[in-house]
Amino acid sequence: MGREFFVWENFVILSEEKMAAKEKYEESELFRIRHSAAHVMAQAVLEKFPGAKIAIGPAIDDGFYYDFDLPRPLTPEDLVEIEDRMRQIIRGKFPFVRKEISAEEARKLFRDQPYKLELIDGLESGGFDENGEPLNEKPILSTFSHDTFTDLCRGPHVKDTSEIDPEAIKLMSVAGAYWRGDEKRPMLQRIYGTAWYNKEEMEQYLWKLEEAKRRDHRKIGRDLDLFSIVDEVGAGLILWHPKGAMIRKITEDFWMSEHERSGYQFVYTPHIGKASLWETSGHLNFFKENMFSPLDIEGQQYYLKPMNCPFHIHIYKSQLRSYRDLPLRYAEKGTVYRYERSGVLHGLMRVRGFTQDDAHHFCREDQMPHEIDFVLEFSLNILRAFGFNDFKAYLSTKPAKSEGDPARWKAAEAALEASLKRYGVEYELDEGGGAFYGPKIDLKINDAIGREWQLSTIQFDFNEPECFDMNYIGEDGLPHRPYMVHRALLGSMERFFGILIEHYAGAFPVWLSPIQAVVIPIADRHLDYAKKVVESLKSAGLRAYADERSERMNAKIRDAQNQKIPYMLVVGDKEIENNQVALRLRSGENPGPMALEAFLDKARQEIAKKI
RNA sequence: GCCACCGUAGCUCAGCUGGUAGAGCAGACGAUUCGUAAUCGUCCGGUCGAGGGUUCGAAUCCCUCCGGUGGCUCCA
Repeated sequence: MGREFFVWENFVILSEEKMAAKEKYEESELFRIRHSAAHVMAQAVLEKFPGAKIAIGPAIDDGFYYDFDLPRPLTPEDLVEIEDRMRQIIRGKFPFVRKEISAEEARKLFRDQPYKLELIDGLESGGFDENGEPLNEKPILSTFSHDTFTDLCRGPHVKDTSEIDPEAIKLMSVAGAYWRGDEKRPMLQRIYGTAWYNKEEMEQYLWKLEEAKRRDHRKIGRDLDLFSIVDEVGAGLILWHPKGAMIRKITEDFWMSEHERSGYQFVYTPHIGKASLWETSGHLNFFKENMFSPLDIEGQQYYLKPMNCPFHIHIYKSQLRSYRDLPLRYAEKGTVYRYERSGVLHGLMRVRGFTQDDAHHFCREDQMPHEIDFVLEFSLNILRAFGFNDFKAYLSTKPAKSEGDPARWKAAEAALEASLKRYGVEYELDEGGGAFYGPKIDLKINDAIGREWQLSTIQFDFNEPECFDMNYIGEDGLPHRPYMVHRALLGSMERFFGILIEHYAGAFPVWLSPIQAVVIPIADRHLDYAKKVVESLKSAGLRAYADERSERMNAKIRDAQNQKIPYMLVVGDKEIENNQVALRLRSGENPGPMALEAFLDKARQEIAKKI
């Protein structure tokens, strides 16, 4: 067994091979099976609701969905019924028949299907595909038919429904989805389903989903008493319990010492600032929807800070800066508040108040490439210390609408890309995906059920230095605009903690474990010795306690096990006699009796190695 | 914010079509002193998310709000 590290299957840097694999999925039989299952589902739904309007139904990772406009909300019973009917249809061995048609024919065929008509318009004008994405060339329209159902579709599909295993499909859930993802358009009902080559594969998938639930940070957070979110305090606001706070403290201590030794200077800034500050910074322009309403203080408006940068900029501006002063690196664990719409809140991952491990670099143009190298290497090292090696990197470049000198954009993008290459980080290019004020690198990882979360971000800002008219005096005696880089490595303490919990399923490495060792006396007469052992552990710097309850040893082990405490030290008559402890690990391994000193050596080593 | 579902003791959950609540775990107390994943017993614990309505009577039905879950949208 070993330790409970989780190996992420889809948790890799997107390399070219992976991209190729992704393209291959769309040509795979599994893709055709899923896409075809979506059609079969649409048929079953249309039979049940003859007036239903159908939208689109693609294959997706792990399954498929289809969007419908229905006369009433779907119930779980409906899903069972639809699923049963799907099996019947599949057993009918209906062939899928492709037919090319003209736009005119298509309009006639789908005259009662307004969503299809809209798609036809988009396709015909050569403008947009089914997702509303622009098309390069005018496509040939085609339909696919099986049994009684015909859909506007480019395919590909299975030859006939016998290629779908009726025992390897399952309807998973129904959810609302805006037509074309636009919240101004109608809300449709989306049915999600999953489909596999065979029953075994599907069951394996379902088992994985169950497993993912078991490592959900919200559940573990409660079970291990790490944090809570309570109604009366407010949605999206986190209470860190002592054990969670201990992990945070260890994380922050490590973070602080790494920053200190790498040339950062720490700053502290307030939680609120005057409206005029946020006007100057531009936040009231482009970030207002995410800011809490202002506080009125003696007739002046103050806002809770959604970001730390304006404060750091003011520290920069507190005196005249020389080119010799640069680079400056200001770091702060800055607590910010952002209004997030209620529907998007999610445990620790998406909250309304959080602490960013923020920093701002100010440098000269000639220092910029090195500064990026430095920050990228620094982030990778920090992330590795927490056991993260696999993530996706994204490089986002200049969008159509942007501010700042194009030459600066070019230089910054080049610096970012060069650093990624230098450090061997494979990345995906998100052309035009940068913010209006600068290009950036994002590092993202997946949570327990494959949702992607942003961790680190390194982004240039060409806007704020202008807004605040930042300067330094160059060798030429003239003022120059410094380059400014925002960066957060862990992202926010809250989200990072959530990701940590899921990554380790609560079995944190020893150096992070809030309780590292529990001493378990077998009977009450071993209590004194147990307490003595705890004292030794504590003076050696371990976080330890004795389980003094009048419970049986088995119960104490079980509880320690469930609390994922790394070391259990059982002490009974034999241990007392030999001045030993009997070590048991949460993995179930049982190294057995050893001298206390021997255990301390082992523990010290593992803590130093951060495993 | 939108769609759907959900909200009963600290936790997990039962309580059918309306007749004012129950289990296990946790907790307290007592007994037990035991060698690698749950010792036994007793007790405590809920104005059924909040407010309003229908009804002789609401945890059960209706409305509003709050919160959660899964999606959508958003994510500087």
